[in-house]
Amino acid sequence: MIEDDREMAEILSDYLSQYNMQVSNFETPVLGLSQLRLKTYDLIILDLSLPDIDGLEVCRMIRQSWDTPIIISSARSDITDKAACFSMGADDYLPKPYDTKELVMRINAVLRRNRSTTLKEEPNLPFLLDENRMEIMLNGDRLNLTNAEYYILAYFIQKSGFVISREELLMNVESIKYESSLKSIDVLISRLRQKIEPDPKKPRYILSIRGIGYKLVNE
Amino acid sequence: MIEDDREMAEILSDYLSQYNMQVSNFETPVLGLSQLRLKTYDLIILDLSLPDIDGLEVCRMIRQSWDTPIIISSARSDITDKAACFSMGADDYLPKPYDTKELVMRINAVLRRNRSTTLKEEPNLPFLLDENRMEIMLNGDRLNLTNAEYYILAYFIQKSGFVISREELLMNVESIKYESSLKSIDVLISRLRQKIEPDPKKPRYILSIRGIGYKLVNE
DNA sequence: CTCCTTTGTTACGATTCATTAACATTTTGT
DNA sequence: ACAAAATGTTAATGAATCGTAACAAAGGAG
Repeated sequence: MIEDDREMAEILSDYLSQYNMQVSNFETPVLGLSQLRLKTYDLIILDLSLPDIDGLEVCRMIRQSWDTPIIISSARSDITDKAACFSMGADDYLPKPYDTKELVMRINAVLRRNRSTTLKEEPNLPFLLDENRMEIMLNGDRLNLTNAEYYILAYFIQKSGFVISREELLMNVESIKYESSLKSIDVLISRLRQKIEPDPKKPRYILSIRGIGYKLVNE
Repeated sequence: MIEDDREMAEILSDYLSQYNMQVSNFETPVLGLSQLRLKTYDLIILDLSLPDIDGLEVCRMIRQSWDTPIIISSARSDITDKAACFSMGADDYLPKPYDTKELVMRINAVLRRNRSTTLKEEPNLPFLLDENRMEIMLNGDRLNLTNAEYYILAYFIQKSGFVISREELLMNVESIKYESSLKSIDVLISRLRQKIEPDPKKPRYILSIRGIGYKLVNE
């Protein structure tokens, strides 16, 4: 983050850390740019209202040497600004004041868009996971999944072969509330099986592991 | 374990030691953190209701430098706490009061998930134990075992060559009730032999040690 | 606001499999 | 060789777990 308002930076850092995002703030573009040479970052949040130098110019300079995604945050709200940001290579634009929640959403959206490794395919697995499109193919056919179903299956694909407990699913699957009962996992699994199993009564892909949870077979 | 209630710590340590888990308790985060620099631990049980400092902050500090799994135990039961724990990098969350048995299960679950070394293979042993998949291979074939059979054989493999008493099995094998009679071990061993022994009448792998229990040969 | 989709909950039947008891077999000590 | 003790095996039982239908609640689109 490049933000000259120290208090603002503090607030945002704390908030983002709740979402497993680690933030380092640099109060001037010069500090930020020199740090970029030392370390690789996933994303840059750039405040436009900087002293000394024009924020847009900073954006251009970053973009010349790195393709780290950039989200520009700005107090000026005129349209030309917005267009200028994109033309300077920014990935998103967020006029101040904004809700921190909004920022998190934008960050996730930008990261998802820029994810380089689009497809995940395991040998011996008939599933193909496309995280950018949030789609899963089974033997070439696109599955029509709900949000929760998608996240569960995506998690299974990434951990295929591993036994996954219900608790682990609750913890790792967005779009399932923590406080949901473990039983609702069973129901979600059941619905998922209806969509992916040739014979849902005799699951081939998602097996139950009694007393623990489930696993996606791969062999 | 980082727990300021000395009596509580004592009880838990004793209980966990029954399961072959060795616990060192530190009554303040400072003590705990400094100890982490000296010794490597398999898992950290962190009590949130600590004096002086916020438990969640301790969690974050640990996570900054180590990736030792953390189970947070807390008397506060509000939901936000739970979510906050996970965002601070905790691996599991256990609201007080909890059953000690429950704690053991959680510990095992967390360790299973974080296990990096998937396969366990001993020289001279025809068994291959895959704890993440909860599978055991015998000479390349996957054994089709029930829960109890799996846990027993897994335990034998890890202690191959050693004589294991029935009591020890009762203590260490999840999915066998502690209050069960020792005789049920015999039945499980019998069924296990049907599945793994070329000639169940003349066991090659699991030998009975009269008056004590069994052992898995390795030579 | 209403309608529709998705997610969560509950309840109950189906299934799994550990446990027990009963009997068979083996081992050990004398 | 014999009795006694320990272990092996089998079948029946029942408690725990799983699957899912039916309903309820929540969320989103129009």
